[in-house]
Amino acid sequence: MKVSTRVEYGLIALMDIVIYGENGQSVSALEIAQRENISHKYLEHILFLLRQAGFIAAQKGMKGGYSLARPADEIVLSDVLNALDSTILSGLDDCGEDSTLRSVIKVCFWEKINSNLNRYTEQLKLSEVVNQCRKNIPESWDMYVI
Amino acid sequence: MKVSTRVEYGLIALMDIVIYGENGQSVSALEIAQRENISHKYLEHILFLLRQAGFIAAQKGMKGGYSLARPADEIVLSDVLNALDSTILSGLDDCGEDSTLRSVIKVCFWEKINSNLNRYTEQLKLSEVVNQCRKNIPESWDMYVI
DNA sequence: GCCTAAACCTATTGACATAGTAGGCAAATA
DNA sequence: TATTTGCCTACTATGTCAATAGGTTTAGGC
Repeated sequence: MKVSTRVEYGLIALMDIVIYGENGQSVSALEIAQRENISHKYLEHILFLLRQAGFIAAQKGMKGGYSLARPADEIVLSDVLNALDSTILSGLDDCGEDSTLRSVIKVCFWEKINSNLNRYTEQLKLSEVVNQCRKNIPESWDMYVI
Repeated sequence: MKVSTRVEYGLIALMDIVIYGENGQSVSALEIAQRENISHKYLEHILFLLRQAGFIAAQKGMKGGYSLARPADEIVLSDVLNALDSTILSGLDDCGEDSTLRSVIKVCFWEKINSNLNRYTEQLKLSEVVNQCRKNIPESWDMYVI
């Protein structure tokens, strides 16, 4: 599945905030950008989307930055992906519900793939992705995480 | 998952050829285009891709058209999708195998989704999709299929 | 109250892919 | 030989992506 950098960076940013903002301190866009090698200005747009969608809260001014708006185990992956790219989890365009080959294939093939993708991301929480990632590469993070 | 019309039309065309060319007769591009409501000229490009990839054979001239180059149960869906869009089943761009968050998420999240998608399409044959579709909407096809 | 660091917002841009359209050439058949 | 069909090349309009740029607002530190 093709994934845009907007979606990819968005998830990275969110997870960066979870990891480096664990004790309630906010994480600035510049900090994330430098740590994850993402264009600072581009990241700002992405963080804007994530804030609009209600995943993160922002604090302006000095010592400001971003923090999770709600616990990581209440953030569902499908919501995150949809917020960053409204088409990523939605299936084919609506073509009516006739009996054309097009409609039939839509129901029998494309929607199967799509519902599978949805079922997986709908039950997956941000916290689980973070934990899964921690398990796989723990040693490199221990020195940052307090 | 977002799917381009190129991929969608390609699968439609292939299945149309399976269904309406069952007894060895070839199916013309114009025929498919009219039946499935696809731009004839655009469809030609797509059929060109399918022929290049070895799924269909073409017959020029009067009474010409397209037919399957090999049996439908030897055509694997992942190959078809890849032929129509090389990015659809391939994961994220290669970003090196360091220990950045980016790499870790790639391994722990994106590649999971992708391998799942690949596993499904790699075992799925064109004939199975056709049969599945026949089962779901049989009455509308019976009058065409000989 | 000023300086600075940060988020916020708007506009613009270059590159690329998509979804076609157009027109002619080549081949095979009737 | 005329017609039908596929083959091939070129072109275009539209939209999205991935930034970049620059200014405005807000909040904290001094």
